[in-house]
Amino acid sequence: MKDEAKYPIKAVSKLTGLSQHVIRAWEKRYQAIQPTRTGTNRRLYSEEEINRLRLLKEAIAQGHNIGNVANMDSEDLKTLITGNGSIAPAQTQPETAPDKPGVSNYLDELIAATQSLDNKRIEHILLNASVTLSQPLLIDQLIIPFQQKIGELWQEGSLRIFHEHLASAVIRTFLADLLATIKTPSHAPILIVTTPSGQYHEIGALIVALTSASVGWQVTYLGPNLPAEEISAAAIEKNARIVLLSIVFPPDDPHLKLELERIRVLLPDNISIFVGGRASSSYLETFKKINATVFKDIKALRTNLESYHSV
Amino acid sequence: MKDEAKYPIKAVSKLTGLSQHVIRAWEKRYQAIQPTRTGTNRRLYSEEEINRLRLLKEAIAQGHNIGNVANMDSEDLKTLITGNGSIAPAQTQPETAPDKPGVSNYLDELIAATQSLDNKRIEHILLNASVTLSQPLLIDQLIIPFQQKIGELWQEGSLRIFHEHLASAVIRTFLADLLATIKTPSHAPILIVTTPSGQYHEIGALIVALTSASVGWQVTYLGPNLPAEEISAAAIEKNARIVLLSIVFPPDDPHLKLELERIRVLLPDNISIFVGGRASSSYLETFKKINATVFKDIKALRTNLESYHSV
DNA sequence: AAACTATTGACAAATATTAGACAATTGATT
DNA sequence: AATCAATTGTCTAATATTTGTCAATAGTTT
Repeated sequence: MKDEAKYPIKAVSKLTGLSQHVIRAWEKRYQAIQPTRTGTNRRLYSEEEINRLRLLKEAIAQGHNIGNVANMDSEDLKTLITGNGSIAPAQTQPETAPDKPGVSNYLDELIAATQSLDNKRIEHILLNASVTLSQPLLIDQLIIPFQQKIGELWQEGSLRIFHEHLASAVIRTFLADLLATIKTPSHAPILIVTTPSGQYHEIGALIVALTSASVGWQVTYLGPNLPAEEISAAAIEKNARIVLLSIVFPPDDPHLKLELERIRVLLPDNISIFVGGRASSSYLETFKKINATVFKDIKALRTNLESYHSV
Repeated sequence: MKDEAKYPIKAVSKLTGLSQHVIRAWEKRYQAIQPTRTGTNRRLYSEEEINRLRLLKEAIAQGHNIGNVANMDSEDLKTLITGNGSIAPAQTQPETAPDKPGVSNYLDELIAATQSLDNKRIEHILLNASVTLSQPLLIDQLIIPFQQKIGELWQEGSLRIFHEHLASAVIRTFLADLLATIKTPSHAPILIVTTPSGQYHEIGALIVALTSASVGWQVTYLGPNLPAEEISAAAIEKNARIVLLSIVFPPDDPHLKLELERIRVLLPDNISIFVGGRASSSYLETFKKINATVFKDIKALRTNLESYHSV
């Protein structure tokens, strides 16, 4: 019963953006489509065929050769096209080292527990603190200073690397737990948190994830060290509004710059990129180039995210 | 079934971010991949090969040289870069324990949740499973198979790296939580869990940590990637009886061998070294040299640890 | 008649392929 | 330090294939 409306080649050309020549060539050379003909040999295309031509055009745009794809059935073509691509350069380790006063009572206890390698106690203290303090306070005044303090103590030799590892492991789990307990309305806009390839600093990412979730975003946390293609593919698949990257340490890494640019290219325009962390001036340039929203600290992130809602 | 879509080099270049030159060079020089050819000698790549190229790129970005990694099988490559291997080898016909009914249900749900990037749901399912199943069952029958399944699906192209990252992040936190909830008598002997320098496989380490804790040891989990000096210093400071190392990936790494030997040297004789994971035969030699107790799977670890009590 | 369309053959621009060369690193040896 | 060799990404040149485009010719529609 399909009262199949049929289109002459001129219309098809306009609809698909392919030249008439090309359309004929594909038919002749590869039998990519087989339009019916009028009694007088004029081609008539069905909508299905037009769609198929669109698919083929898209496949070509993605780097395929007509010769190879012209004969695939349309279903396969679709999956071929929707599959996403990827890349991946990367680099190595980072470091942090700003300083900020403001120490709470918990801090000393945390340090002490760290010194005695008492993970249970660290957990316990953090748990206690989390019920005593508001979340912003907890993060700004305890977690971040805790990390900094450990860094300092390590530098001056009173703590060792394994102390830092232990503390980091606990903090990370603690933050991940906090993140998991936050309920977000299912209709909330989606935000993806990760760190670019080569960036292993997970705690920073967790902190921004937590912050985002607490101001009403639906956060998908992907963990650290993800190549550009993976980040953008995930964002697209999740239909995210924002990709939030935590870049915590400043080694002037050319790989990272390329990664960032790559992310921008692979991402649709309607997905914003947020970047946080202490950015070296050279990064700032790249941030600008990829039109990223940069936030200096957690407070800035909060206000940024909140104002973003209105958009 | 296998709907083998093939990609020409241009598409592959776009997808991987590698230049066509490099792709050809890797093929020519190392046979890193072996694309099929069209009748006219054009290269055609399978998704699997594309994935492999992505892995190679990532491995390089992490500091490896092509020459060394180009011939590794993809499975090893993956654990190399993601740092997520499972303890149980995916290898030959595992004497698949009678799958508890319901377990496979959980597994399917977990995969589905992973596919839709639904971290909350993964958490929820794991939590559910953890109250339904005994802990050994949970680990042997669900967590490890889950990881393996993700690996398989990734290899055949139905999952991507970001899926794996997401799942790993959730699993890791979940395991860490389990570990934290285990109460151990304060007089219990102390055991340190970590992975040697260069080994990022945290999940394997967490699994063995959890297992150890559940058979009555007091576990100090130090996180992954710790240099020999740090491991031994921590063990000494904590007065540990055992240092338990998770070594999951097989690339024949000379650096790792040296690290292991150094740990042995730096450690007092009364502290034992336990090693678990997929050990290549070359490692076995080193294990013997440092007098390490090797366990093949979690079950073996349990029995080993239990029998150790009597000593 | 004017505007479209179809067919064919030919061409040129893009793209790929191979082989070889080059330069920048890296590591080891001297 | 200096040097030699291996590694590896990048380039070029010559050749081959693929594919978009066009012109010429002829038939159809309005």
